[in-house]
Amino acid sequence: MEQATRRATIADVAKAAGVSKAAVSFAFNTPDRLNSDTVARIRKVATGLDYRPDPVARMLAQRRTLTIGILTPQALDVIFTNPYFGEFSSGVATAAEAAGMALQFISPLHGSLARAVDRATVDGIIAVGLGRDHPEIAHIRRSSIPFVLVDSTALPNEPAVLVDDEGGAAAAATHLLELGHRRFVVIGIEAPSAGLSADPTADPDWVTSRRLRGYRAAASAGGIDIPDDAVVVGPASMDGGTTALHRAWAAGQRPTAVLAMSDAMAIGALRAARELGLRVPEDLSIVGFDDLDIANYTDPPLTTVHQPNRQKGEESVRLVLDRAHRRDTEPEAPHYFATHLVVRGSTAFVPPSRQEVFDDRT
Amino acid sequence: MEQATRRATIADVAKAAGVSKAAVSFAFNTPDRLNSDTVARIRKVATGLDYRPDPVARMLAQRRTLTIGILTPQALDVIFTNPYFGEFSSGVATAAEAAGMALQFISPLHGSLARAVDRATVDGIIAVGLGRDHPEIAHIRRSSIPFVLVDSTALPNEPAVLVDDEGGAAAAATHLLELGHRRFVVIGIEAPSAGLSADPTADPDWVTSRRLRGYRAAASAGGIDIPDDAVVVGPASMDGGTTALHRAWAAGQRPTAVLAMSDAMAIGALRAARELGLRVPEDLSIVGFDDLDIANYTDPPLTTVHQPNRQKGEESVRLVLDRAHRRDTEPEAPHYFATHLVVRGSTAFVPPSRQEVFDDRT
DNA sequence: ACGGTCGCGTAAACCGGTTTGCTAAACCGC
DNA sequence: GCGGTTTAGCAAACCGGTTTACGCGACCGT
Repeated sequence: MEQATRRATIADVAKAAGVSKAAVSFAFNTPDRLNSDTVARIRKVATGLDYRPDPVARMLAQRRTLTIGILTPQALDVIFTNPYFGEFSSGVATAAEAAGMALQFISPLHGSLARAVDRATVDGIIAVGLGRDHPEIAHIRRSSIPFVLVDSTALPNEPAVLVDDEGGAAAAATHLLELGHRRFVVIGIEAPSAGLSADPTADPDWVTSRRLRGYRAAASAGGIDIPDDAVVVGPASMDGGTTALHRAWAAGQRPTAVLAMSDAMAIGALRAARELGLRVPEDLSIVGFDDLDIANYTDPPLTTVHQPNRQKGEESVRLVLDRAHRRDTEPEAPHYFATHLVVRGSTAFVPPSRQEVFDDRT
Repeated sequence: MEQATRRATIADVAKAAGVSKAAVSFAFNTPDRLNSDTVARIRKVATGLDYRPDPVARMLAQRRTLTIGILTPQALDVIFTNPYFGEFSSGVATAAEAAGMALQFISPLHGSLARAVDRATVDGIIAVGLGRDHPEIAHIRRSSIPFVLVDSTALPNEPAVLVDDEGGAAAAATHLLELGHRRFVVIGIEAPSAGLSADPTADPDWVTSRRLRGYRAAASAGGIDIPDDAVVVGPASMDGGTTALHRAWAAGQRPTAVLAMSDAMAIGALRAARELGLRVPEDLSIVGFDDLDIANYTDPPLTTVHQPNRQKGEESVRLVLDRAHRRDTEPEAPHYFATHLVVRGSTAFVPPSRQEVFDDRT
């Protein structure tokens, strides 16, 4: 009696029931292979011993984990408080649960994403926001696990889930132009790896680059230029948005409208506007991106670009499982989702008092 | 060449390097046991073969997974969009990463939490919001995995992380009483398992019961009664808060102040108030619970009860790892955190127009 | 020259399941 | 009564690592 109540193993059950290990295994996994009386007997003994098959041993033998991983280059503590990520993960969870798959999060371990990937016991990986220029990208792709990329095309041969960032951004800018706005500030999302000093649009595949292209395309179609110093970036959080708008204001920017690349940052900008004594939308229009649940609950409710956050998550699961089953490595075309503008209360006609002088030319 | 580029195993590396499997294992795990030249040679061969030890096999042999699980009775899709949970998980992630532990989420699989627990490959479980009356509680506790309970004492022998719910709730109610409020509506969190019809305070250990006790204690200390029909419950979401306040209003409740048991629901109540034409705080005061990051960003900023969400997560990790290392099953005293009221802009003196008649009596 | 210690590596057991032949008995039709 | 097919269950290999126990030659002191 020296060993403290060790958990019962399959061998214990087999011995107690007077059968072989194989029989016990069959009793649970392929009961048809056994006489139904025997199955019943084995099961009874098993529950009597409170036997529960060790999931790790099962994983090893079956060479599958029934788990999918969500990979992000950012640390989990920032990820979990990012509502965009929450809604995306919510979609992943829905589809994963339906497929009987567990969920694991993969994020840099002691600074190394590759190390985390090597440790991960998953059948497939959904990588979100993985920059094309991530330093460990080569190491990561070498792992033989099926990948799906979300919001990026960093691994050209893997399936990707994308949205029409440029189109959505263009719609947002067009909307503001139609309301008479001419002076914009853009609040972008800083690249995860790079410091504040680095150019956030260095990688043309990065979301900030894509959306900025959309804003500028629409603006220049309206004869307006969005200069580089009207673009500020920060982390994709409410605080990041507040700080960014304050910084732009302090640098002398006096926009009539703000184009924020995430709703979280737009909410932060809402606060900054309040702090600057500007009413939204009377003095300043703000439009976000993502159409989070919370965009409906701000005051005023947020005008924003809708993208199907949960649906992207569900589709990712579908793709990664599909990839895991039929292992043909032939590249697939990216899966695109449409975006569209949702007009709520945070945008309005440009205030007459702040109309541009050159607005009357032509 | 029939087998498609199978991943290299330890045996492959051993053969290629002309050593035994044990040597390869040592080269990575206990290099001191080998001649350093040999280590270097083995490592070179290994990287040449792009060898990466199979984490599952390693888990089996070492009998530990280097993973901790976060267990919730709710489905993950609702959990991931719950900001309270996000902040808590954020704390868990911080401490887990520091300890080199991965994170896995455990939630009901095809309706069964016990099944999910059995499948989970974790060294310890942090269970949050597990009701004392959960139908599978007996099955769950039988698993030999170390547990830590958060916001509940459903398993009396396991360590628990708690906050002073009653005290915080009392502080909120007292604050409102001091502002002259006499008519309240309480917005509570419905029990996860039970339907809408069930009594949300049936379990005295459930968070709604604890906080309600606090509200009522403070109220009755001020000579005020909070009747049962002034208590409405719903899911702990913004939408749940909106719906709940509308329902109370439709039932004839005309409060001057709302006590919401979560900030998410308070934000929803903020919206409901707007829809009812009530200004906050001029016409209606609202106080939340949790002090989420976002409570600073609402308009008006939310008066709420602070609890250390992230810190609770970090402490949980510490406890569960501690429990896993020294396996003495002796019960520990619960770890309590204090709560305190944070007064911001959503509460004010009761509007004179809506003052109670009996407010003048003595 | 000899027993003892040290340094380096190996063989084999082990972790706890699944799965692949294979055998022995029962059943079948004729 | 006999070949052929099922049925029921077993033994052993296997999944891919870790770890224990031991072998062996070199070195050491005497």
